[in-house]
Amino acid sequence: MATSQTLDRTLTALADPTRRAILQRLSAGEARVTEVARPFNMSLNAVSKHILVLERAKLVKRRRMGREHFLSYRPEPLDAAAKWMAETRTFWAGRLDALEQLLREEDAAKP
Amino acid sequence: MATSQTLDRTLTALADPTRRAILQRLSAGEARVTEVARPFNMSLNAVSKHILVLERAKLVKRRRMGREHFLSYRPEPLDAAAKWMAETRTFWAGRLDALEQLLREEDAAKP
DNA sequence: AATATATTCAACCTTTTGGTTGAATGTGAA
DNA sequence: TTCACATTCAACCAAAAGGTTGAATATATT
Repeated sequence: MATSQTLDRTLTALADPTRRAILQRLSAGEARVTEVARPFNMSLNAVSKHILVLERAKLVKRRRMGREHFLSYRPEPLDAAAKWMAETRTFWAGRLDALEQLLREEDAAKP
Repeated sequence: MATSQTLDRTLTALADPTRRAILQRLSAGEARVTEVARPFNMSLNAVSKHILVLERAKLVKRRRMGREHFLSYRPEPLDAAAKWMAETRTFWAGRLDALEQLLREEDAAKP
């Protein structure tokens, strides 16, 4: 039903630069908590909390293997965001074209 | 250049349900501050603050006409969001199809 | 000029957020 | 068993967010 709360969680999770960086890291493939945390200039605990926020938003899934937790990226929650944008037609109008073009340009850049 | 800060402002603005509702209202056309505020169960001042956040994110533009301020919706900041999503390819992959389909369904529903 | 309307500014309060450090838990390695 | 490692839990803190009320400002209306 795309509760407003779901959308809130998704957008709130996305609104933080650290969390966006984490997602970008994970979009390149699974990684453990420590690995994800390494590049950041903050405590492991802080990163762990950010991961929890992403997990609550279902943008990240955790797979426990012994003492290691493997994190992976989950795109599903973006459906709600896309839906909201579609509902706010004028809002979104034209953006889709821009996005399509961006993606096409990216494809064109790679052989 | 799509500063991380720009993206932050956009997504932070979008992360609040009141502000999303305001944008939806404005996507239906210009309105004054008081008009925008009316449906909400909070003080005019609170709504005024939300509008300032949307303005700072450039999602809303203000046109002063005497004592009345007319607000209108501005979609441009979403470019940065779209760009970020395009950059996080795996992240976004598949979502575009879903969005396209949603929009096509909407179009089909209207003669 | 006096009053009403549209809006923001300022001060304040409470809750949430993003970070810290230190201890606890669970698992693997010596 | 003992020690190291991976991760979270708990308590704490400062700053930001979201709301309130009351006063200020600017513009209309009478």
